[in-house]
Amino acid sequence: MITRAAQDYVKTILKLESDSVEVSTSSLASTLGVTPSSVCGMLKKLSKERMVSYRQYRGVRLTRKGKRSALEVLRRHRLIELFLIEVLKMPWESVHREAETLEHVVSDEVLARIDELLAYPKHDPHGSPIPSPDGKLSISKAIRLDQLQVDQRGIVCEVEDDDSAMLQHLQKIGLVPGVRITVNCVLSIDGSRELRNGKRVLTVSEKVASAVWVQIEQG
Amino acid sequence: MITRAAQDYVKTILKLESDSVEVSTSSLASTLGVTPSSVCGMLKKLSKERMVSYRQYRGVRLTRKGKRSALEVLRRHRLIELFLIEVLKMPWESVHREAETLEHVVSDEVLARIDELLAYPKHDPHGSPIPSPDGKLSISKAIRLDQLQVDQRGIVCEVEDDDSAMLQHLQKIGLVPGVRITVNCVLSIDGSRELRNGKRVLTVSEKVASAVWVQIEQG
DNA sequence: CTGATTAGTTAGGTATGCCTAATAAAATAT
DNA sequence: ATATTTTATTAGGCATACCTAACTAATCAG
Repeated sequence: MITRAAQDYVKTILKLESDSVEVSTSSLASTLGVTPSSVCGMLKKLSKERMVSYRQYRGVRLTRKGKRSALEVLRRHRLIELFLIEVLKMPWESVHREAETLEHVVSDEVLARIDELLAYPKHDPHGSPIPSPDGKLSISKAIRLDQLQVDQRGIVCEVEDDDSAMLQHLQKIGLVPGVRITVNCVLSIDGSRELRNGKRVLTVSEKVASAVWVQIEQG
Repeated sequence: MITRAAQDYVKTILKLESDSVEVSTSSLASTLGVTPSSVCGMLKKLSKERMVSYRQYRGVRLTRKGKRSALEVLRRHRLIELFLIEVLKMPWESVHREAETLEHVVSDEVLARIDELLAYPKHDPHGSPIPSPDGKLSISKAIRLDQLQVDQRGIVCEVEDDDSAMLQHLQKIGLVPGVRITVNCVLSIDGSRELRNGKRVLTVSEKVASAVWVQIEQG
């Protein structure tokens, strides 16, 4: 059986793989909050178990087996997040941390019951797609809000779930999945944006904009 | 912070303390499924942290601090069991094992939500009292079914929760909390009992009878 | 009351997964 | 092309919590 720590590693590798092809030791280290030497040791172990293909000094990528494991953890994470909000009425911004723990310990049976209770949902509360039980993940064609051009319109479909303070802020300013926004202008000084949501106008920093994903709408 | 293994130890000591005054190394070992030497090592650690008072070759008992910890774990265990049955509709006999894991990882906040969702219950699905948040446990004056005399009447109030096969059997024969039964007779050959529940008559072995607790009814 | 049996303890070892410090490889700048 | 900086790896440790094997204390039988 794959250990808890190993699950965290493959999950993180999956997440980082989207950005660059091979994932570096140091990026893993900083994301996981451990030292590079710890990562190095774990990568060897994962490599021996054929979860990753690892070239020294070059970084890692997941094997098919590793990806399956990672997607399973991701599925658990997102289902549990949704469950915590929908059933236990926990606040939006705090469920990520809870799910980080529970994803490793909830049994398959409990997870199946949660899935059933939530009527087999396709998206978690932050708008991220939930991988299917057989490890399929619908990839959205969304772009990050900081890449939306002036006068373009989009619907917020997903927000980064791993920064509780950010989530709290996003909820406060109303930038949550389902909201339709248009870019009024981009300030060249600091990269911040003025957005329009119906009659409401709000300004967000570049950092905030890059934590939000939108689907472009024509019009 | 008290570790997961330590929580299991204090919980088990609490459970065994009811039967004998001081708990022996070997009884702990067999209940926990580890070797006596492992227990010995852990008892030293627990003793250093003032969770138990430990006299070598004599056994342990919980200190007030240890008892508080144990009751907290017990509270978590029983609340989670009830939650799994009531909300997730899991089968009666399988929730114990799930709860054994979850009791150590669910956060205080999640537990509070569960408590709220269940409307602050006083008893778990096996009829055992749930300790209050401040560590008070209502002790029932129940006796074990194998100590109920012929023609005495009792109401099943609690069943042992740690043997899944036993639970399955009890449910099948209808010996669950709330049921009223009378002892028809005791067979001296094997200690088995014939019980009456309304018009229905059933026979249970001594072993089964000793897993069931009843409250005596006059009449 | 002593010898055998049972129960409890110590010593030494395993695996996981993290750490720091030292070293080596790769990338970058001059 | 080489020196410097950055990144990655090895070596050696630590804590938890378990194990087996060897030994010792307590108890029981005669």
